[in-house]
Amino acid sequence: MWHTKWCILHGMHTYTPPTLTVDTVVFRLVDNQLEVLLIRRGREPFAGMWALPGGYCAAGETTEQAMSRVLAGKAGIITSRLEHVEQLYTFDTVARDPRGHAVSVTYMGLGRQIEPESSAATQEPAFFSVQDLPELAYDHEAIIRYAIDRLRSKLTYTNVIWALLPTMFTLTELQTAYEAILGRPLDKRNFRKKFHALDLLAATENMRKQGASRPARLYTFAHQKLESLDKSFD
Amino acid sequence: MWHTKWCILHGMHTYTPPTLTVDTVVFRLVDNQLEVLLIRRGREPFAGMWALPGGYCAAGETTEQAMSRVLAGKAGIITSRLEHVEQLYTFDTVARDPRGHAVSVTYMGLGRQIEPESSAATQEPAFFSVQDLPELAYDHEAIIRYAIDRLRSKLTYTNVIWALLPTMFTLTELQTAYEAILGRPLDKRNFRKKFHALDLLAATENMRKQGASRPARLYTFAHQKLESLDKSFD
DNA sequence: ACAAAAGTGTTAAGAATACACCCATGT
DNA sequence: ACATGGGTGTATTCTTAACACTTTTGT
Repeated sequence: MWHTKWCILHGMHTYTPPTLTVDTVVFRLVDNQLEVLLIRRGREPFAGMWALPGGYCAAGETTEQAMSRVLAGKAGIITSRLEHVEQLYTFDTVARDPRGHAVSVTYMGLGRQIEPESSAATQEPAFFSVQDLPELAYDHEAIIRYAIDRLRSKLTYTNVIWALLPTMFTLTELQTAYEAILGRPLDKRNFRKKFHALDLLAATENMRKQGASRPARLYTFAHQKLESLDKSFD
Repeated sequence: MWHTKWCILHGMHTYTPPTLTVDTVVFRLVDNQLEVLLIRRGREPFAGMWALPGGYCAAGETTEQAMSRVLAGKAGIITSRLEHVEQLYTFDTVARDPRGHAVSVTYMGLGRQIEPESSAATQEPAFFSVQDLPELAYDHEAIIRYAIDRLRSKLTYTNVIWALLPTMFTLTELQTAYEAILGRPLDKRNFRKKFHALDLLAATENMRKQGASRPARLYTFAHQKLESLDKSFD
């Protein structure tokens, strides 16, 4: 059944790999909304539609290098500004060019208050609330859903929220960030109790005043890095 | 910095993708040992060393198709005999040929009492206990460790053990399977209590007699498929 | 004084853990 | 009768979930 391909593969010089692409789901958190970075496609297929920033991975280039290059070139985002990047999944998908099949390695990137830097090369990069996505090219909506699932589950067993929040934040901001991503309300007292028990936060001397209400203490993460929690969160 | 590659990528006919390979970690459970399928490499690099069954993914072929083809051809394992297959991770790794870089999509396959069928094409496929692996080619030891981690965590929130056990088994066999994979002893009464509470098993009329001891009731999984548990197991 | 968000404890129910003896069978 | 593995229940601790009022500030 697969004999033909098998023979082809024995002659090394006749080996033709599939097209390999990299697509990246970059999230940020603005106004208690989880937002995803999209670009508008300039060419066929799906010309004019919104899509995840992605492109070809070339020989000699790791998929992470390709991701950085594409993100900078097409979307004006410097990878080193992202607090966290991880691989999601590898999809067998439709090719970027019309001839058939491609393999796409997908990544998720998380940043705080990142903004795309427009340049000649970028393709109208913009952030959209995940609640309100435009119609997307390829299978990119499925990839974004996959990324949201991954992010949600990571919230419960890591301090990954660290990558999305400013370095100082109030406990209410922390809670509303969780609520925005999980998509459900959390009990204020239980939330604070659990977070204090996890011993991840350090209180600062600073307070945030806003409007006519009691000032809120500002906190930071004690260890400015991603870590797994001993006990899962929610 | 990346300008050269960026330009190359704009001319479609000059695009050369990296080598794309697929490597598969096939597990079975024999004599309360988790075993992994390896083949002995016939050619350089790493000639003579043990390795995961893997090979090139060709244009027009999905990674799953490549996995099935390679598993059948090099290791004599028919993918449809595996109860469960899932993608693990995609590694940027050393190439199978000496020139540099390759991208390897890895899969995990689980089967019950599977045996490699040797043929002219197969490369000495054999199962090894994960406790006692030979020295392995490439980064394959790291891939196996990754697969074991994935399998361990899936034990706690799915009925994935179903894919490794015979269709009928005693509760003691079920428990020792968990213990073999998790690598630690479990309390017999608590184990049975939790498993009964999960409502996954159906008692059969059959009993297993062995030696001079009370016969044990045989159970099956009520739904012969992989499912996620409402409450995590351990 | 009031509006607005910050902050704080207790109780009840459920889940996880530790633990030891009797049962059915073959020899 | 004894050796072998099969099978069962309870008490304790810990975790989770539900729930409402006081405090601090600005206007």
